[in-house]
Amino acid sequence: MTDAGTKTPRERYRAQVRTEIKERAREQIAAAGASALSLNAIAKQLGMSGPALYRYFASRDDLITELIREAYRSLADTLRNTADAGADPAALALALRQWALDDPQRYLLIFGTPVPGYHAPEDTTAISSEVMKTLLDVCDAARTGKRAVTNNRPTTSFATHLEEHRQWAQDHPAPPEVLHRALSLWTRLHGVLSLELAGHFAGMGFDPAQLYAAEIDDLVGERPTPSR
Amino acid sequence: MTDAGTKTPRERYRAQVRTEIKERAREQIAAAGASALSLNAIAKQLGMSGPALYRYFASRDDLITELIREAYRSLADTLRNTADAGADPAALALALRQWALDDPQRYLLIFGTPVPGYHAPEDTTAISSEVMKTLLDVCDAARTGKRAVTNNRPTTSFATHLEEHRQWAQDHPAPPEVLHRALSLWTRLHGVLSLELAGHFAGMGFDPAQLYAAEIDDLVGERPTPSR
DNA sequence: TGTACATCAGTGAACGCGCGTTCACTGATGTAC
DNA sequence: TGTACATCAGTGAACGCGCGTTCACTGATGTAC
Repeated sequence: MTDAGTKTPRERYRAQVRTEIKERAREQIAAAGASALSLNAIAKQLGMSGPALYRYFASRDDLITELIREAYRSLADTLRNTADAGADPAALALALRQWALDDPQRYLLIFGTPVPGYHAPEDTTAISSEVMKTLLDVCDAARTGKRAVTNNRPTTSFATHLEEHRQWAQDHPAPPEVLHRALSLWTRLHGVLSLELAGHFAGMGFDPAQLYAAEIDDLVGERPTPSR
Repeated sequence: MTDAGTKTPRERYRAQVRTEIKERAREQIAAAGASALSLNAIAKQLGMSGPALYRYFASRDDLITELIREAYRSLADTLRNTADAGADPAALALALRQWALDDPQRYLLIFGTPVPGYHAPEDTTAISSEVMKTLLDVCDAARTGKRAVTNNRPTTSFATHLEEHRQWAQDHPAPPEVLHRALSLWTRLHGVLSLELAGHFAGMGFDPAQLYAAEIDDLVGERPTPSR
């Protein structure tokens, strides 16, 4: 849409077929996981022969890489937009869960068991640090926005360790306690989410959403039942 | 060893070959993940032909199932033994991490992205609830062992939800707050561990062990620097 | 406006591979009398 | 102790499959003069 006017019909057709291929690929992954992705099967679904896909992607790995890149991109944008809308950590956490449940295999594509031998391209790590920056921003804002008493927890020994290894935070001005908070937010939410998506709560009876909510409450600082 | 005397030589030979097959299978999984497990490749490593394996396992799925079962068994026993030796939740958490790092793919075999279409046999869910029982025991003991003030946190709304859905806890006498604590212990440790094993901290520079330790400290109740 | 040429999407055949699994068979090991 | 039979580990050939990928080619679409 940005510069559709400047594209030739061929370019637009090409872009559309690429999109269709990726859609079918996503469907396959959603149905049977990334390892089940088959170029021939995609081609068959699109009504063309297998080798035709090589006009659009250099290899199967190239296609998977693109899907991973787009998944990361989608996650980073979703969180960024939520944060820019003024979300606190709790709201950000709920947005994360929503994004994950919208397409579990997309979440697992990024955070699931890595495909052995597959190496992520460099630009995904750049997007990954965008995500971290959003977490840091929101955690930092929550700290300065509230009464300092509640959120200024004592400096942990891990926080001092982080002070010396903060290159991943990309010059973020937040103090080390906030770095720790952001990391902890990430790992704790992922802990619940990944076990839920893998079905490990399936036979247990309770509602994973409530466990997730409880984790958020504990992270944000236990608040009493909503006023009223 | 239990009843080696009662076994015929043939039975012992058979058991040994089964063990060797599983060892090679574990090596393959450790090297390239569960999806890369190949019966033919195992047979080649053992110097026998592919079909010979069907004397020992009915199918590839059967072999994988057995490996999953044994991984669960190993985890349950490790945690049980640690707990029986008087471990508190912190020590149990460290034992879990050690077990995971000893063989990352074994951990991922249980807790990683599930193989689509694969359904775990019933007995693994039984072992899984053994693990939960150990967590509950240790969390319960930590509560009664310490000053009640520190550990008797206010009843969360999730704890009341758990009160109504506690069949997974198998009649464990612990109060709902402890159920919540045990679940949270599990999800939080898994959050750090799974991200570490998947390599998501790789480029970040800090030491995952310290993040893990920080999570433990926060879970157990922040304690001051060790006395002395 | 029409002709000559270049671009490029898509085809069909083929390659080489490894997979799980079956089947009929051989030959060694164990058992019964 | 020796002979007849049963058990069963392991083999080699074969089946059928789907995979990723290459290659030479066809035919439609776009471009230049």
